[in-house]
Amino acid sequence: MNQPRVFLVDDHELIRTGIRSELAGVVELVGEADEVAAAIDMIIERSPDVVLLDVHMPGGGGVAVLRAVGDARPSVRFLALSVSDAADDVIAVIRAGARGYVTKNISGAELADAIYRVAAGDAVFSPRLAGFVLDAFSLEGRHLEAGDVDPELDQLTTRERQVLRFIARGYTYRDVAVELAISPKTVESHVSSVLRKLQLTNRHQLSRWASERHLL
Amino acid sequence: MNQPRVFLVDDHELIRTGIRSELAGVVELVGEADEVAAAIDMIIERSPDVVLLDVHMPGGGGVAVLRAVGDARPSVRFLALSVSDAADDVIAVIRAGARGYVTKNISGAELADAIYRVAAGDAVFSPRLAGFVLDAFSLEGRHLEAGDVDPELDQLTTRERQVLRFIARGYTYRDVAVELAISPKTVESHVSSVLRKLQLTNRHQLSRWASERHLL
DNA sequence: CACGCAGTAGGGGAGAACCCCGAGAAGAGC
DNA sequence: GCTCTTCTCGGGGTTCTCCCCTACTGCGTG
Repeated sequence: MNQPRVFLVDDHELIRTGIRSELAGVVELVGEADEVAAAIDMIIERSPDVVLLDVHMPGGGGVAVLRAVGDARPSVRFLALSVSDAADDVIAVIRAGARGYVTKNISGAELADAIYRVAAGDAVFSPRLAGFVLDAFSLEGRHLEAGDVDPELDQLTTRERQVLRFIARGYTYRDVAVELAISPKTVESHVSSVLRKLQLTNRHQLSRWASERHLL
Repeated sequence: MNQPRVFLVDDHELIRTGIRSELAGVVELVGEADEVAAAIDMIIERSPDVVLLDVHMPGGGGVAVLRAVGDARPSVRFLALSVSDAADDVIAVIRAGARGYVTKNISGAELADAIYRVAAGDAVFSPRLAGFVLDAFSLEGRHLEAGDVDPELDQLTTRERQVLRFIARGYTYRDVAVELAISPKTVESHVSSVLRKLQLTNRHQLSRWASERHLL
């Protein structure tokens, strides 16, 4: 294969410089961006093979780029690059469509290898991440807010949503009360509100409602 | 790294021979099995680093091996090997705990590379598979292998199964009684039997049990 | 025929669920 | 300051769940 055409998105100048020099001569760097909006425009314009994408950026982060470009240029593959190995971050970008996720402590050679693999269609994960990404998958994807707006869910207050999750899992009022360190009566109160707002009549319907929305 | 210790499970003699010669000198082959039960025993006994596991085998398939060994030897990593690239197969083994999945048309060198990567903790997928595995993840995989014979479900009488379905949908005893034209007390009676036989304690667990088996 | 099993049904009770009502504290907004 | 929402908590009551127990009927098997 020829050198893959790579686009680099990161808001840290230093990191871009480091990556640029590590990858010099190994891949074809077709552009860089240091913020979300510019990244989206340039990626769509240049259609690189692989986008090296920082996860944490002002203006929506890497997920925003993935969403925007994914529709316009589905052939562009994304390799998420992050200092974080937090499960939520990883899962969020994977769900948004990234084909790989590596942390920034990998070597230049490993990064190059990862880019070639992603360009070839492989999925690439750092060893430490592979485990829980697949675990999360095998357990069944936990939900991710990240954007989608649910008018019904939005009616609920934060506390009500917390209570809802326990109830939908089959916890009794008493269990939830212990879990949240409040009175069972308060739990009851929240559940009543939830049932009323969602126009449901009992906890079984609530369980179904929640599981349809993948809140469990 | 030293050569990883590899165990090979496949019911086709020809394929085992092929793999054996391809991997000779590259990895340390510590054993082989051609059927599920033997595979489970030998893997647990020998604790290899990586198990090369055929997906389609009589006696439960690779998933049965994954399940049985996963509990006893959680450190053993599995690389699923299959002629099939059907989404259901792939997803089933991933959910059962496999750390990788490659099809049998890969080269010996690629297979060796995949084994080393899995041994190191990486997740490995054939290019063609990486896409939809991650797609399934991002959409949220909700596939189940077809339920063949279910010993737990078999314990239940016809009537108990009828009642179970209503209860799992959130019907009250009274509702079910009306539906089946019997007394609520009889419904209660059946539910008690079901809970006892399945060793569950309440209707919520029953709902989960039923939905896992697609009885709704 | 005796026995076990599936299906039917009821009594009684402890605890959970769900409903009505009211009410105080804390914070956000006009 | 006043209001509105959220979160908190209680009393009191009805219904539902789940458990214990007993008991009758019909049906197939040894």
